[in-house]
Amino acid sequence: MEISYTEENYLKAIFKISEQDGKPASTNAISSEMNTSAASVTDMIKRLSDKTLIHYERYRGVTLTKRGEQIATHLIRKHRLWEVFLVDKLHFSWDEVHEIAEQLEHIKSQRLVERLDEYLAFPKFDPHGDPIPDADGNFAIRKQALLMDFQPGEQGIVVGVQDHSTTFLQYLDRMELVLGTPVELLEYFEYDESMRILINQKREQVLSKKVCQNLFIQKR
Amino acid sequence: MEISYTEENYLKAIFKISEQDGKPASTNAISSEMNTSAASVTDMIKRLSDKTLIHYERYRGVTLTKRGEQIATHLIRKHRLWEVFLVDKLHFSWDEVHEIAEQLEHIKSQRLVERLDEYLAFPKFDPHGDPIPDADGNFAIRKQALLMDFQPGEQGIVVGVQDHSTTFLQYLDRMELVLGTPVELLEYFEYDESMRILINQKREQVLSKKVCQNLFIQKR
DNA sequence: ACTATTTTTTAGACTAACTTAAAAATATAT
DNA sequence: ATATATTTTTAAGTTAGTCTAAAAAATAGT
Repeated sequence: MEISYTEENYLKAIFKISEQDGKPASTNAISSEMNTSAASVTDMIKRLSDKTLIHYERYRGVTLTKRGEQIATHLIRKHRLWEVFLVDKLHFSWDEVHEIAEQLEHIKSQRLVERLDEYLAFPKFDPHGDPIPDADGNFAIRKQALLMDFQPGEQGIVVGVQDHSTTFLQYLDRMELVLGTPVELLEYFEYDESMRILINQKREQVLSKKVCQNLFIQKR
Repeated sequence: MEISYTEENYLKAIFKISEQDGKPASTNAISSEMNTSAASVTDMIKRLSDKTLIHYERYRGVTLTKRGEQIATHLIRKHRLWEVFLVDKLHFSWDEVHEIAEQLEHIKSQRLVERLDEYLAFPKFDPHGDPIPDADGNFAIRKQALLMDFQPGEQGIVVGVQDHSTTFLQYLDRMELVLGTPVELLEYFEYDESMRILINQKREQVLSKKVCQNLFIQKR
């Protein structure tokens, strides 16, 4: 049974929404994620349901079947592996790779994914710190906390971002807050909820609330 | 102006036919190359013509405009660069890469192509010996002749194939007639138009007419 | 030059994916 | 509990790309 490019994107959207919200994806949530009308979503839901890729009860939201979830995680796997390729091998920066990987994730070839994975030395995380699922769809879990939730004195290293926007990634580049950078929380300012941190054991920097809410740190 | 995946494939087909036949591509030739009906081709011709990607006069055949040709050669460039990547970096064999490259050639990103080209050290030929056009669409020309047209005593090295079928490529692998292999024509048999050749200065082998017609050799 | 064959185009219809507008079902609020 | 608001679905229509069957144009044979 053939699955189209478009159907793949819907499955990915449904996976993302379910993961975020922890409940079935609503028609509106999907239409917003896909930038299409709610009517188009209802239409597509029928097709995906006919192909037993989703569970669907009208007015009740959508969840993925085993097969639908397998397709979605495989897309995520390919997307993130290609991102690693683009950054590690072709020297793109982490804020440039999403759109290209969005296309590359649809390339169909089991062997290609396996070889690429091997070529990249079986990476477990992509350039933004997001886990790369294995061929069975299992994600590595990393203990990580938002910088926001740290207490003064606690240390850790930058392992990921919550916000994947280009502007945020470029901001982090300027601040030299790339993945793997050691940080220590020095001081919390109640006034504007900003934080003063020590970057790389040498530079001090004050970060806004918004930044602290979007930066994942692994405690050590 | 957006050009679809399908439109790109039509442009590539038209380029290929014009190149082979040296004259405008007929509706039937295109429908045969694309595995679609002649009616579908007529339809698509109108669309491509509206987008000024082809010159079209009804019942007269189709030629590419400058812009159409530029798109076609750029697709070929991407296709062949990806083939080099798959063979050189991911260790695919030359008979496995066509289908995957057929998908990869549609990935849209100027920067990606440039970086890939650089990463592969600016190759001028793909794994089948076909020339890779540069960013302006210029193909390197290599003096090559079919083994068929050699005289006994003449020597050269294998530089390409006319027939790109999996079976032929696998046959060549078995015979150790890969790109770069030195060969010498020892004897021509008029009876069945077969040829006895010396491979790699050590092994003798008789090749059928069909093989000799499909193997490009650079004389030396 | 006229008939026969081949090639190309037109006509009409299908599917996937999309839209807007209206109707129906569900959820919320007083 | 009923009115209001929100969400979802249905209805009807569009576009790209495809098809088959029939018509029209071009080519070829005697």
